[in-house]
Amino acid sequence: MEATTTLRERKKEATRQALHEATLRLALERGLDAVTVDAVADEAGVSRRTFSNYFANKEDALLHGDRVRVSRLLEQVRARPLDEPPWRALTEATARHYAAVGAVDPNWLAQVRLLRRHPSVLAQQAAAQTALEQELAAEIGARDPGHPDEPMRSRIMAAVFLATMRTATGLWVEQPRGVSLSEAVRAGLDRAAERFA
Amino acid sequence: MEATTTLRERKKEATRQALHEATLRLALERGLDAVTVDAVADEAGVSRRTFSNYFANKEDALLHGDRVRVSRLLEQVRARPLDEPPWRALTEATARHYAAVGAVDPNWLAQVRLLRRHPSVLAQQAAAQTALEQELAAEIGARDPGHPDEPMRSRIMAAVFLATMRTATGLWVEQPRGVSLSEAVRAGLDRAAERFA
DNA sequence: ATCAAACTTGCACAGTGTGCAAAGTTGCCC
DNA sequence: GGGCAACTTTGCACACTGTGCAAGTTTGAT
Repeated sequence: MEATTTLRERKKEATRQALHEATLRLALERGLDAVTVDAVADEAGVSRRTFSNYFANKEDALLHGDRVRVSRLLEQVRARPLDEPPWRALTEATARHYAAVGAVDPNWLAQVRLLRRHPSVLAQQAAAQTALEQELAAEIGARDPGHPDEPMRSRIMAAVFLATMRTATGLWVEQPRGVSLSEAVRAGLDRAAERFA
Repeated sequence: MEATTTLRERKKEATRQALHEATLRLALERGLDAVTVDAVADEAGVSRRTFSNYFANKEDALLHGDRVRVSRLLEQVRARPLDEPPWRALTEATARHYAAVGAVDPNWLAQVRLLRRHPSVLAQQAAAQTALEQELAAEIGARDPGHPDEPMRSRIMAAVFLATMRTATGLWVEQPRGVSLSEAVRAGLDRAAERFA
């Protein structure tokens, strides 16, 4: 668990995190539209130019946390055995992911609620998902060797999986009923696996 | 079919269309990044300020055609009887939509190919889909009255439908095999309706 | 013909993203 | 340690963007 990180790398990560948090803090405080890149850079103690060295724009900085979480989930999927059927690999990886993450971080909840209102963030988030979709499809395809209609099946399965995660999470965030997020997502995935026709 | 359109409305539509086409033309010719809003406005014979009266940005202008098509598809869905099971309503509406549209417009094909490369367009497109998802979910819910776990089911079905449309269209655009687009989409939808687990 | 409503335009202005070069840090080998 | 290459931060300049505002033009209705 203790990778050899040089001082340089640690500093970079700290700056990236500081910028991310500064963006989130200011956005929650005054609304994303009223936040300038200048203000974020100030808050994080770096120059505007440095902000641009780390993130393409405010939305990108805001979604940094999301990206980290998503890459963890993807690792969980990659860790599943290659002979496991793909849908099972996805649901198992998801369960393990939530188990590893533990309770919901209130910062994250605030972030997601903010997101759902804001078209520009939503757009960026959706674009990120499309990229992820490619990688997931590759993992699925690897667990479905010689299936008659690849790559259609794996691409659709990846899309369905992500759409369901997004939907179930979204509903839970709006209305967290008795169940935990993890259970809500699991229920959504089971729903999605059923036959529609 | 002959709505009373005033001169004003017709002129506005013409301007909007001209801006859309100018954007597409220039983007194909020199790449979207190298296209400025100024250039588009010039090409369409209006001022930069007027461009902004119609579209929020280049991507928005580029996707105008998409929006029109999507709203037609949505109309087809709305036209399906309320007692039809939701998934069937979606697939039927899709079939009718493609029948009504007819052969694939080469302009559109060029546009889609351009899109798939470009993150910023992709982002905008994905955001538009999210909005559409809400409306589709409403139509689905209306055809599923009193289902035990609404709104989860309708939201997921809408998401799955859209994800499948996007995936199937994407694959077909990259590699149009013997089949027509309409058939490719139909095949994708059938795939998505199956049980994964 | 008249006039209000709707549309277009130019201008000003704050904000953004990026190339470039100078200044500052860090890692590493002797 | 000293020295040097690799990397990072910063400031500056610059083209581009999106929007409020007010003045000008066109359209629709009477």
